Amino acid sequence: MTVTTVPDLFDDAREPGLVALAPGLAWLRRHVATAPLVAAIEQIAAAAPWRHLTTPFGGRMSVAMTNAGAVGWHSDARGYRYVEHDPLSGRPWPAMPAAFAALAAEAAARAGFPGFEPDCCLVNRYAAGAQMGVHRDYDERDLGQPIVSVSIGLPAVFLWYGETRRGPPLRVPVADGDVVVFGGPARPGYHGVRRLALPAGAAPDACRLNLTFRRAR
DNA sequence: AAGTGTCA
DNA sequence: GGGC
Repeated sequence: MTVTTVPDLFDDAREPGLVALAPGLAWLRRHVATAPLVAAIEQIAAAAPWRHLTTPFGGRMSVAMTNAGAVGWHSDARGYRYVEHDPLSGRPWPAMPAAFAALAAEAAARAGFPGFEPDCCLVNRYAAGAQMGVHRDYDERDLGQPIVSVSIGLPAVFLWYGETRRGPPLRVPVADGDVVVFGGPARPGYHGVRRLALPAGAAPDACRLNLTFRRAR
């Protein structure tokens, strides 16, 4: 018996390459080597620790977050916004590693959005059971700038709803080294991440890391 | 509601 | 349910 978990479109998901999923939405499979990224993320988290943010209506996000760059994304009872200082410490966020900015610019250009200069790298950590509810990235000043999302570690299913949050979404099986870029007509699209499953044989504390690059200001 | 829990 |  075969359990099909993804559409036939994604049967060749292990092969590197670019897939145009929708206008402005690109999936760059196995695009980056992630080991150096993990080391840099550990340095970022040493300066700005992982935290589970609170949503404006009191919910607790299951994804642990931190940031690097001139501004960082933050949420609490006051709402969603970008802040120049880590609310936990009052200090500026760790600088964005030059290699991060270069990677984001290269991936954006590959997807058709040249000249991308992110000022924020939101770092997400998904432990088993963590998920990201359906939302859109709408706190940035210039929605003409794309979003670049880099997957590291455990595989996950990225959900693309598009213009409305009514389903069914496109289910994109993102793996270690995959990059998803959304810009242009896809930039306001609703999206999310399915509850992270722990693969058989994985360590109980295994996780998925995600880098989301934005131009917030 | 970038929340979770429950029911149909 | 909890940070400002």
